[in-house]
Amino acid sequence: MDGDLNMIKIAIAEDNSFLAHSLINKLGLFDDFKVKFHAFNGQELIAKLQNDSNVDVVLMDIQMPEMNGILATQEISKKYPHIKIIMLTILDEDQTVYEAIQSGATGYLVKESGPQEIYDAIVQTIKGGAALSPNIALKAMKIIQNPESVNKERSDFNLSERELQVLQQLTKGLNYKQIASNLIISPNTVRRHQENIYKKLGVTNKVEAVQLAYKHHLI
Amino acid sequence: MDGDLNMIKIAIAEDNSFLAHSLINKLGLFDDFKVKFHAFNGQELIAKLQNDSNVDVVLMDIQMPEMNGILATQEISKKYPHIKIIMLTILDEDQTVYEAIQSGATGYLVKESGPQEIYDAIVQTIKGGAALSPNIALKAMKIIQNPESVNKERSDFNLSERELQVLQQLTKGLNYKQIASNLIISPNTVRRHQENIYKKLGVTNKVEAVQLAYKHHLI
DNA sequence: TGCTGTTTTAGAAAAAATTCTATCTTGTCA
DNA sequence: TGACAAGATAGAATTTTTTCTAAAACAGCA
Repeated sequence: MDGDLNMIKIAIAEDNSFLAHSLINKLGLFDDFKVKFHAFNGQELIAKLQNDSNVDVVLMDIQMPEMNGILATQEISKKYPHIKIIMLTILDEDQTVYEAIQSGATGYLVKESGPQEIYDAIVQTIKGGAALSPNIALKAMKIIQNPESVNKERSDFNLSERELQVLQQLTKGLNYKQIASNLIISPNTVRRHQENIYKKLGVTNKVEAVQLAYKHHLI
Repeated sequence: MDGDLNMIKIAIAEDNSFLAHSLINKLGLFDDFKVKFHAFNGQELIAKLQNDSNVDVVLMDIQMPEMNGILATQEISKKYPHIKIIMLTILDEDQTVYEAIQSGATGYLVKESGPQEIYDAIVQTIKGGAALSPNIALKAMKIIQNPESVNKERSDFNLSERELQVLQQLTKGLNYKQIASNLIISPNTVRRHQENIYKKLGVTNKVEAVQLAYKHHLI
């Protein structure tokens, strides 16, 4: 049994076992929390989530071996959008804060946070809010005030002219027959182009392709 | 004399005198605070600061006659950069949050905040941090994730809670099996939800649904 | 001229998406 | 308490998507 259905189910990713245990102890003070499992890095966390994704909140360290917290957050927030991820780290550089937010984190706490702060953060997050430590909140606001302060990536993925045309039509929600008719080529050709686009973008379906297209300003 | 040099000097801008007094009472609970003055609108606040700008923090309402809190913040943060401004308002629309941050506010609290929250916010702000209520923090993060979202119109299409959850997962490019596993419901149910979502949104495929979701800021 | 990359076309199989029709449970509200 | 909406579940038919293998036409370039 998982215990009380109303309990908030938590997973932890933290490579330092001392800090992990200290964190688990802090969480243990609150009887509406249940720590389902703990992983020593992003890779391990994702493996464990594959077995059991019935988790409400992940408390995520950033600096970890194998796979860091940013990459893990990227993957988890994409694969399990229902899981809220709260960063719990000593890192507070602008770039890191920005990347964490971009990767899909719902909150960002510094490690000095006490039990009550962590408790509040988790509860607020579950209730549909977000929790930011004061100095992180300040950085977030500065990023909003001046987005250029953090440099944004850009890549073209070596898409050919024709592939870009097809991609543009894909973003409109057209199917391959409609695109074929629009570009005056055969449906088979459209499908081939789609395949090549998927390969170049590293995706496996339309929605992801369209998403990436917007993200990297390909269209 | 201004009293103890270590006291935090506060000014208040709030047009509703009942709320203003209630706020002053809340602040009175803490003996390291000193409310220097209170103004009924931005204009009056600026006039009073002209006489005496020896203020640490301004607690600023947004909706006020004569000059609203956004404009006042713009002017004050420019003229008196040493003064920290914390918004204290019932408004929590994306656009307003965005404008407040842009105007130079250091914090943003919703009016339900209790005495302790306000105390913490002020202290954290003085210590060089920022304080955001959880739902404001969430909005701030969404603005960072998708700055274009700010000036977008909004409609809700009468989607149910569950349908919004499914839609959110759709935007990640997940297929119905993955969504079923994430939400712990059967794939058939996911397909049914998708059908209803499509009907409500007036679309016929994923890409269009996701596009509309972003356009109308449903997720 | 041979090489390379783009664009084009096809066939086929498997997986997923889309559109139906129907039930059943649960919680809410008048 | 009965009606109503939301949520959950199934089965079935059809279309689309995705992945694969294979190959021809064409352009630019070394």
